[in-house]
Amino acid sequence: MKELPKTYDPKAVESKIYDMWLKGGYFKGRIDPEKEPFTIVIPPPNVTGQLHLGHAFDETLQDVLIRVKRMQGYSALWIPGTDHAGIATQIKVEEYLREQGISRHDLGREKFLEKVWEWKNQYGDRIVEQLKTLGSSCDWDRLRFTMDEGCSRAVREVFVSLYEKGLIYKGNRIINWCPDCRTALSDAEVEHEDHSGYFWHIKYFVKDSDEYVVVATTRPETMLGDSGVAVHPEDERYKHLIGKTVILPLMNREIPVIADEYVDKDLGTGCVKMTPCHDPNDFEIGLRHNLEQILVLDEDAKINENGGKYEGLDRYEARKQVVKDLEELGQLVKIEPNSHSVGTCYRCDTIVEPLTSPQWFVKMEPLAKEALEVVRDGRISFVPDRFVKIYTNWMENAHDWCISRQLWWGHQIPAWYCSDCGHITVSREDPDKCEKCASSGITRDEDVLDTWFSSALWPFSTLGWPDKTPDLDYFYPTSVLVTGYDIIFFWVARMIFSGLEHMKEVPFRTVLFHGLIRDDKGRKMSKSLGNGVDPIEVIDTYGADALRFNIITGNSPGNDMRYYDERCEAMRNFANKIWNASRFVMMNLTIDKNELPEKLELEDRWILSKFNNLAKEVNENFDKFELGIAANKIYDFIWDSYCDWYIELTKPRLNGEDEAAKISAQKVLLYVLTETLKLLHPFMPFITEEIWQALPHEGEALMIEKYPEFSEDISFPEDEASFEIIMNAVRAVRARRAEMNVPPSKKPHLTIVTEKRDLFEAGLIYLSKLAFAGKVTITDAAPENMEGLVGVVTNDAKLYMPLAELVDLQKERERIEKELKTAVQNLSRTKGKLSNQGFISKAPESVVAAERERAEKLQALIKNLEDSLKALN
RNA sequence: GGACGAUUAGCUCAGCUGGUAGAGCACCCGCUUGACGUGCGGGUGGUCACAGGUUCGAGUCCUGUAUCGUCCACCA
Repeated sequence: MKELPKTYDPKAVESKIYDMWLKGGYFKGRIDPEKEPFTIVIPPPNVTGQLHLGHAFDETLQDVLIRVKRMQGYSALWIPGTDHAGIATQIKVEEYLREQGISRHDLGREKFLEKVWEWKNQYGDRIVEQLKTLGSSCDWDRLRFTMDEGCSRAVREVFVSLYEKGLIYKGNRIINWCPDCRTALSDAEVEHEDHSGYFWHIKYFVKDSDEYVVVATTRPETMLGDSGVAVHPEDERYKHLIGKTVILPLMNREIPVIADEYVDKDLGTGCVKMTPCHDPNDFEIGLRHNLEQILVLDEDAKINENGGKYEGLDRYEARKQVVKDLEELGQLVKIEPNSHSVGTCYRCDTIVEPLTSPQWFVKMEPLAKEALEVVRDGRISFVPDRFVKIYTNWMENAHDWCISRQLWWGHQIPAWYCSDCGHITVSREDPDKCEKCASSGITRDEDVLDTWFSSALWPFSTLGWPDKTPDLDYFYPTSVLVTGYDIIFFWVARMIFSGLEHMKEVPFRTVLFHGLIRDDKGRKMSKSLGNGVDPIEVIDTYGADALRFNIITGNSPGNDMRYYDERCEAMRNFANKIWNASRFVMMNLTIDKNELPEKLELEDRWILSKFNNLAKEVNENFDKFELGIAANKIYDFIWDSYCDWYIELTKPRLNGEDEAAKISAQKVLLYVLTETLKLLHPFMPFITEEIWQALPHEGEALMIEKYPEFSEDISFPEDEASFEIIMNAVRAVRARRAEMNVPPSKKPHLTIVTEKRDLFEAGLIYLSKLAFAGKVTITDAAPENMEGLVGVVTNDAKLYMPLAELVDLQKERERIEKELKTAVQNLSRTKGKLSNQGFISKAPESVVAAERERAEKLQALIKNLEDSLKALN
């Protein structure tokens, strides 16, 4: 048997194993009519991004799921890919160019896009390589990109077909404008922050009158675009003004007073200025009342030509100036401090301006209907299910989705404007003339689509849609979508209605949501704080398996988690533990076949039965997406049951003279180790594969072995329980010795008084080994001469050792009394329950029986403890 | 203004369908135990935020309160 190093070295293993997997083609998703498909599409990371811990979290969850399903016999497919990430990428490239003093406008659209593609090709592979270091078992031959030929075709098809169905339209409507990115944004791309500011109360005089109304605003500069004043139709204070006009100060424009139910009589003055071009509500009201639309901001958020003398001023300079001028006019009634929420751009954090602009929209209402149904009726389930509420709340209230962006990087909108007849030609193929008037004077829309428009199609565009492909047939709908709750609206919601609309079927059955990874102080990791942790460095230090296990065990679904190096270290230690346990097994191995022996010892049946239960529970946990719980159980089994107990238990046989016993111990050790490696493999793929390859095995790779499940053949519940009795005796003796500071080298004669003589006879050798006993005597009667003996008691036995000279009698008495006291307390509680009629009649039988058994055990323990106490006195 | 989450050992967190609380780290006492000191054995430490309720029984279910956090909202 080859010599293995004493510590596990991930670096020596990971890339070698990964290559082996790749060579074997085990990641490939194959259409197999005999098997059920299990499909995951990766949430595509930004093509120019770098792997961060959030990705590591996401990918690890997916890889665990896909590996389990693969081993469970599904035809597993995990499709990888990257996202062009419109604004984010364009900003990055523009920044890079700016360093060289170049703007994108200097280059022009075509040249600029060349630069972005160059950038993409340079950095596009980096993130893919980083995903591999985690052990991700993606089918790399199917690597996709949201702007590759196929995905682009899908985008084109979707745009055109939605346009044809009237679900995409172009309109001049209120959108969120980011003056820094110089593009429209969807509602989802705007974050709301509370800012402290002011309410400015302004007098608008009624025309030809001294009468005036007072309106309040947080954005006084927008008054330049006011085209009306609204009051409630039933408001007695203003009823007489309805239909009259007021004079807009500064602009001296005559604007109507209109009545609309929207106005709240009790809020403020009950009188609202109407700025249809710069406020969504005013826009709607304006439409109802035919108010003039006056846009006063340009794309840099400077006042435009409609703003009179304020033209050219930045929005905040204009605000100052407007306030100042109103004050001078005496029309500023008061300034009231207040805090209100302002929208900011999710990419650059600039305060966005609501303004009207001709943009493209997706009509949400018809799409939302079924998207709500499938989540409500369980055709798609969310884990954890509390996200259903968040989702439905959003979907019920979603406004039309603004999908056009004034960027260059992305899918250019397939719409052509005719300069002759004004018709818009939207087409699957690039047209050379207007479809209406046949004029060749057509020009293409300059804008591109929201990056999320293409990600919304990801579950089917990656499988070949719009073509009818066998892949699509077999692998769609996908099985599980794993993603962070932070993109539920951006992505999950849009995939759902897109899948339903274009595939007539949900895009996935289950969505597994996870939270964010924060730093050790609970702060979000960010570039500006510089508190980011690089997963590549973590892998370098602790190994990918340790990072994966840390992530999986440190978290419950949907919740955020903090990252601690210490936890990775602990998981690295766990990997090392497995390594050394395996090393032990290999060092003792003289067999070359993995099979169970015919004759099993008690401890063999114990470990096999424990393993069997573990396999059962782990499978159940997987079915419920309780990955962390499953991983913890495997951890405990390996460390406690297998290493700390079972390996120690086999040593007498392995080191003994009985060849048959030696072989049988080896067989069980090997069997349980091998099966446990399978259970653990999805969580720690590298080390488990490496060890498995070094053990006697059939088959090519652990990663394609069958996942263990419960088996009647190795189910020994009674033996398991019996052996726990021996273990309890061992623990009791160890505890006793530890209290007296007896070193392991001191091996006293152990006398065991028990009614279960046969059991203890069978476990005798382990008592001497694990409890550091010399000779062991088993009897059913207490020793006649107790002198010099110290005792320890369990439910099933009293154990004596001649160590009295080491005992502090006083402490000994105190210890027993303390133990006795808790035992008596417990007994009285148990008896209380048992004398409770309600409990006896209403609790399940098994619970009552367990309680009875507990009472019996406690009584036995108390008797034993009392005897010991008596013997001391 | 709504909705959601968190509150459990000194720290960070688990705890599935209700049946007398667990882990890792930290801490204390021992240990050259023939795989592993990245280890072994033993131990200290919790009125499960608070107040009610349902139940034979509540960390777990219900109601309310507090603190922290998150999301949503067309809050002149």
